[in-house]
Amino acid sequence: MTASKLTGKTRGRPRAFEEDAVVAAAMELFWRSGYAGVSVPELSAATGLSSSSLYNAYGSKLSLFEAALDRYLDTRISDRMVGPLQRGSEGLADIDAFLQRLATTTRISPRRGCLAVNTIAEFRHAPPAIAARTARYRAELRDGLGAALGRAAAAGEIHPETVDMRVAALVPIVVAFNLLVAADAPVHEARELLVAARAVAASSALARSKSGPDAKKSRATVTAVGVQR
Amino acid sequence: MTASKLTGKTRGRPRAFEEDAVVAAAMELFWRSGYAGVSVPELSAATGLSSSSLYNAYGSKLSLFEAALDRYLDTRISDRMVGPLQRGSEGLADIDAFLQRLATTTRISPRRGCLAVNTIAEFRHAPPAIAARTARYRAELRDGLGAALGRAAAAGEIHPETVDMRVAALVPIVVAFNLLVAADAPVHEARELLVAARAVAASSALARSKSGPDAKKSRATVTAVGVQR
DNA sequence: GCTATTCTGGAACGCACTGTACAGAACTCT
DNA sequence: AGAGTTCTGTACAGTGCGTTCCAGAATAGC
Repeated sequence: MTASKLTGKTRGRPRAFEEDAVVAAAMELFWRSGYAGVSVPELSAATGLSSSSLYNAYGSKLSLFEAALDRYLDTRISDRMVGPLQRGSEGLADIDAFLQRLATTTRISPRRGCLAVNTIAEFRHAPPAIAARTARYRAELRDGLGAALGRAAAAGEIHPETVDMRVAALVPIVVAFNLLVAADAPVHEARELLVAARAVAASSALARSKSGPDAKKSRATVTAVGVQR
Repeated sequence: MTASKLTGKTRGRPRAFEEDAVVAAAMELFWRSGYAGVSVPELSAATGLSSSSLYNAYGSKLSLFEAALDRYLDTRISDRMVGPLQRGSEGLADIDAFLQRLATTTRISPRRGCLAVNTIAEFRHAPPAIAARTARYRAELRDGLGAALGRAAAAGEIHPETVDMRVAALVPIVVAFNLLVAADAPVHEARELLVAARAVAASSALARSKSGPDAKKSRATVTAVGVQR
């Protein structure tokens, strides 16, 4: 880890590998098998580097994992998944497109799910460097969904006061979906979860002061749950 | 594993421990730290038995884990959590009580979540003996929620044709809730998930042929997601 | 050129893990 | 009582892990 970060010229023997390719290979491995499921010899074989070169460059297996997770968040989450959610011009239609993108992940084999969600599941009590990155994942997801639902509210598709609650409920549902995909759960189970997500995003019965046959009971439950802590 | 299962008298030296207490201790350990997070020496210390006695009685660490998981499913899931769901006499009120029971788990420290859900998360590709038990967990949860929602439909609280879909969506939400609790997620995040669960269970906007401002779009998304596979 | 610095691969280290061999203890049968 | 069987603890085997040591190779500055 003593080498240059980005500067072109440094003293000493130059590296014989492209950092990007190494991190990309590590990302694929960790994505498929988890952090504990990948050994250093496996990383060596996949990157073509000896373990000492890996340790010289990254310091530890965990640091390399952090780099791989960063790369995943940058390329897969920020750019591909939540980017369109942020930069979209519609409301619920953007949510639908997002759910479509999620649904696509059930078709690739092996079912690797989402590296960020896999990490949440694998690390029960994650070290701070890891917890910060899974928190970033949830924050980006929350912001993206919030932006799209905010547009939906502005367009009159949903009630503005329900946006926050919908977002807070949607994030864990997306997490659960990815978890189910990674666990090779039956496809229909994962699909039903997307249906539930759509309902949570768009259902008018979630309107706060809307009257309905169950509006009173629903609010009572919310309050009761809140009392629990 | 050569000893008696339940018969009182056998030949040879009798066991100097109560099997129930050993499995109970193992269950607590696995619940708190996961399967990989508990070593055989730790099991020895907690049970008071030497590793050879443990191996003589259970054959392997995994077999002992299976016994602990069985005990967990019997006592915690079947009896405590889904039992009232099955044997309840009301509809949505039983669902509410179930969600209340779930919410209670956020108050005990350390946050161990649910052993069955932790197992789903820990074993990406579980051995058959484990997968069968996590499948049993989901099946019991599904049946219990189905029974309660069936009563709710019979009482006119929800539309009968929506029961299956609600159940299918609720199971993963409950899984996600337990996962969040075990991961020490912020309490409000877990709580919002219970609110979403309540909405999925009771919301009239999920009625299949109910008209509303978003009914058409919602059905379109369901169809589109279904096309994905 | 020489020196300082850095990267590289192979080998080895220290550690923790699951699982086993063995000898003795404790019991039930005959 | 003796034989047969089963449980118990100690000690250890065998494996795989993450990490480091080390000698040599490849560069930049002087």
